[in-house]
Amino acid sequence: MKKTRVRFAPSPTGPLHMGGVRTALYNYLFAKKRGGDFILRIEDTDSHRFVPGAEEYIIESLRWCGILPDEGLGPDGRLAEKADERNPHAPYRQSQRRGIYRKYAEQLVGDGFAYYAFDTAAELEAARSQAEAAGQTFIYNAATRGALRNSLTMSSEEVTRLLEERNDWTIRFRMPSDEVVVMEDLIRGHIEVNTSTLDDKVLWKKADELPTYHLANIVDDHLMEISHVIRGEEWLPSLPLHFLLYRAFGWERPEFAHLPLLLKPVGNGKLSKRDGDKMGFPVFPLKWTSPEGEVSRGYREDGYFADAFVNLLAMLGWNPGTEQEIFSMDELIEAFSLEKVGKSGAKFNPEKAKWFNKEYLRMCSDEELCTLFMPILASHGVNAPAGKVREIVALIKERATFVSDFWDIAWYLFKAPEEYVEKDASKFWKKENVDMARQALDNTDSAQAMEEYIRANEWPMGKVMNCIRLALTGSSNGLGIADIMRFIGREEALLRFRRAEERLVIC
RNA sequence: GGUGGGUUCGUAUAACGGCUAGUACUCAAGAUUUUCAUUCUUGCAAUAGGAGUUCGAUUCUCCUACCCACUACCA
Repeated sequence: MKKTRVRFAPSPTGPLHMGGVRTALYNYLFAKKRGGDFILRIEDTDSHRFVPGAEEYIIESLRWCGILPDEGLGPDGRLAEKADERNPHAPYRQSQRRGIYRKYAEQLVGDGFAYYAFDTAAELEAARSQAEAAGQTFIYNAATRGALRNSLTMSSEEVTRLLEERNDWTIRFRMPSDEVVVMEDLIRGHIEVNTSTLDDKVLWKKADELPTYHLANIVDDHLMEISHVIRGEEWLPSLPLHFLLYRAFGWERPEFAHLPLLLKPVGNGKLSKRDGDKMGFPVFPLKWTSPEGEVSRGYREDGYFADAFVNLLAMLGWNPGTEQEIFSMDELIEAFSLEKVGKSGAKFNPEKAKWFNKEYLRMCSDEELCTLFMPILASHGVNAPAGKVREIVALIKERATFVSDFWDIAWYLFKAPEEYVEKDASKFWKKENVDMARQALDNTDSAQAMEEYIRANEWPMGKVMNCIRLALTGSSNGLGIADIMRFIGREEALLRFRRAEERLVIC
């Protein structure tokens, strides 16, 4: 059996969208499950849309997610440019492969599957608007190509002359006039399309000396011995063209699988950058600063664990058929199959995304969380011993979704409150409460003893404790008093209580 | 407009012709707790509509509706 080889082939036109990461992930899982290779290729045949930094961003995103290419990256972590044992098909950037495509395009012309076209952009535009005026749609195919300027309608002398003189001609695929293309998709099953609805796509442009996506894609997939093409649903409409291209070349074609789209959380349409801005969640794996200086947030910078991000992405459009939701990468590889990928678009749910991170945070050891929390503490000017931080982390991790929540949850363990929540103060800072709290605090030497003391006096536990909590934390929310006092110490607790007495007005 | 794809609780999904349509997130209520959070329990909530095939349809077929994608010398 042929070795499984899949590729992720993004365009460096901007930051990689989370939908793109999911496509890469499914490719990776599929390959790993079958002991195959996952290849990274950059499709940059449109120089006009090239965005500086986008390629590096794509590579860094995959690295962060742990979706590591078996092929395509050199030892320096950049896209491989020279062929070696690991990267036999280098270079993996199509702009650097430009020399190889023209002969394949010419081959199709020679075999009668393609032709030279000399129509200018203006001429095509005119034809389009003319058709539109007549209430029709202009399609460059068998129905119209006979009346247009191409090598099928012109003498060979004329063609040869124009090929020499002009530098804006193209090579177009000669779409069969009326044929039903029968296709199989691993996810969608049987699909049929009549070629009369399709157009003669441009395969190669003289102006850039470059192929378009369709040609470059098929040629490279063939040369790189790709066995399965797993890509987004937006490519489904060009599947017939690709089938026909493989046939014209006489090449064995790979299997195809078209993934459902990622949709916006509310309303209709596919997930876009705007939705993230509007609803307050990232749509990109990493923070991105565009060349114009516009900043987009990323899952990494928002505090998501890479494992959690991968996990939540995996569950968007795929499920294992069991009730398990938390998967490590290895478990995903083990469980993954294309048969279990759904057909319909998946609306992204930011709430569920947070839930995943919460679960992963709980699975982290106190040691790991301590390591992550230490620099945050330092940024607040706190220098606490690791042992103590580890204990604190153990206490608060159940209350957090992100490590970045830790400070907001437990800051009062490190410094005294500067102000008090007014609503809580008016509720609990009452004379009788304060009197009881002062006595409890002064007449005992530990939190436990204090609790017993309050109980022994039959005082209202809630009122007294919240009064103390207000003094210690500035509000009536937070950790248990015993825990707080254990970390800040009795002396500090007394100090904070005195300060509260000075600052707060009895209600 | 044309072509293709899609449609199970609000969301993600399960049920490869056969239990009372299951689970998770969200939300609500209750229990626990010195507060908050956690935890636990309970609850709300779906097969787009209509025909057909069948003993039996969420599942198969057809029609309608709605949604999405594509419709460039972009990918």
